Amino acid sequence: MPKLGMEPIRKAALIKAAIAEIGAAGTLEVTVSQIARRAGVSSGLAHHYFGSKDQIFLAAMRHIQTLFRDRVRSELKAARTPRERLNAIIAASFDPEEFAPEIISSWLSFYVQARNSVEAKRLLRIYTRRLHSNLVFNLKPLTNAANAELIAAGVAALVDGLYIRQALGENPLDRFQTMGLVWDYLELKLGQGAK
Amino acid sequence: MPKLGMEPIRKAALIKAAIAEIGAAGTLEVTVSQIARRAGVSSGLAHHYFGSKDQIFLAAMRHIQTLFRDRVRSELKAARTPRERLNAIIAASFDPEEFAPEIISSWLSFYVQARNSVEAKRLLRIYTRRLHSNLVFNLKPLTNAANAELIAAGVAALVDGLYIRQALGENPLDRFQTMGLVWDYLELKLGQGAK
DNA sequence: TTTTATTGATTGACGAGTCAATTAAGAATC
DNA sequence: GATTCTTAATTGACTCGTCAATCAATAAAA
Repeated sequence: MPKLGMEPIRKAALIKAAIAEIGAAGTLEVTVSQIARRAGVSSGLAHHYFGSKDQIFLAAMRHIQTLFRDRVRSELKAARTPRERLNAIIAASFDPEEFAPEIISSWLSFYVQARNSVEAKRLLRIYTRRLHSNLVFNLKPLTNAANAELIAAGVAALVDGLYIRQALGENPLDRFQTMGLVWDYLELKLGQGAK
Repeated sequence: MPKLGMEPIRKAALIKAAIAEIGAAGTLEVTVSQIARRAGVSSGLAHHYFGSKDQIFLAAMRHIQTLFRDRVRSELKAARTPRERLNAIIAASFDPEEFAPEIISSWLSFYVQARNSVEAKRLLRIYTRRLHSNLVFNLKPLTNAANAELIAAGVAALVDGLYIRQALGENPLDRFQTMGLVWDYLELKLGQGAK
C-alpha cells in the first residue's frame, strides 16, 4: 500500500474533509476521527501529517482563503479600468460559492478562533490587508489618497457586514441587490452621478 | 443556609459568571464547573437552575442583548428629530462597553451558535429585526418607504461590519471616525449636503 | 535495510448531566 | 410553643461518554 509521495495527497484530502465536516457540524466541534474517516484514512494519519487538530483547521482556513484569492484574481482578469476592478473585487466576495454552508461555518468559526490563536489572527490579517490594499490601489486613481483609505474602510466593512448577514439569513436583499448596494456606495463616495 | 427566593439571584450570578468565563476563554468552550465556581456555587446548582449548558449560554446572550437594548433606549431619550434618533442608534452600537472582550467573544460565538441552534437563530432575528425597524421608522420621515428599507439594510450591514472589524482589531479607524463613516453614509443617501 | 505510509489500540484527561443525600425555612397540626 | 411535614436550596461524588494525542507494529517502496 505505501506508495511514496502520499503526503500532499493525504493532506489535501484531509483539508477537504475537514471543511466538509465543519460544514456538517456548523462548528469547529468536529473530531479528528470524523475528519479522518471522511478522508478515508485513520485518525493516526491525520495527526501524523498535521501534528494537531488546530493545524488541520488552520490549513483548512488557508485553503479557503486561497480559493477566495483565486476567485478575486479570476474576476480581475476581465477588468480593465480601476472602476471595473473594484466591481470585480466586490463580485468575488458575493460569489455563490462563498456562501456554501461549509464556507460560512468556517469563516464564522475562524472569527472566533482569531480571538485566541496567534496564527489565526495572522491569517485574518492577511485577508484583511489584501482586501484593503486591493481596494486602495484601485481607488487611488479615482480620488485622493486619504479619501481612498476611508472609502476602502467603508467598502470592506460593508462587504463583511453584508456577507455575514447574508450568511446568517438576515439580509433582506438578494445577491444582486446586495452587490448593487456596495456599488452604489462606491459611486456616491466617488461623486460621479449617473448609474 | 437555604434561604428562599434564591433562584433569581443565582441565575443572575451564573449569567454574569458565564459571560465572564466566555470572555476569559474567548470561546464557548468553558465548562459548567468553571462558570459555577466563578458564581460561587456548585456545578450541580447550575444544572438545577438552567437544565443545560446551552440554556446558560442562551440566557447569557439574552442578557447581553437586553443591555444593548437599554443602551439604545437611553441614547434615544435625548434625541428629538429622526436624524438625531438615527445617530443615537448608531452611537449605541459603538459604545465602548460593547467592545469589552467578553461581549465581543459572546457575539462572535453567538453567530456560530446561530448556525445550529433554533433558539439562537430566533434571538439573532429579534436583534436584527429590531435594529432594522428602528432604522426604517426614523428613515421614513426623511425619504420614501422603499428607499428607507434600502438605506436601513446598508446602515445595518455597515454597523455590523465595522463592529466586527473593530472587535477583531482589523479596523484602521478610531471610534469617532467609525461612527463618522456611518453618519456620512446616511447623509449621502439622504442627499442632504453640507456636514 | 532504510525510509515512508499507515493502522488501530491505548492512554490519559476531561466534562456534561444525574442523583442521592443534607440542610434549613416556612407551613400545618396539635 | 412544640412537633411534624413539605419543599427549596445545595452539594459533590459518580456515571458515562468522548476525544486528542501517542505509540508500537506492520507493510511495502527504493
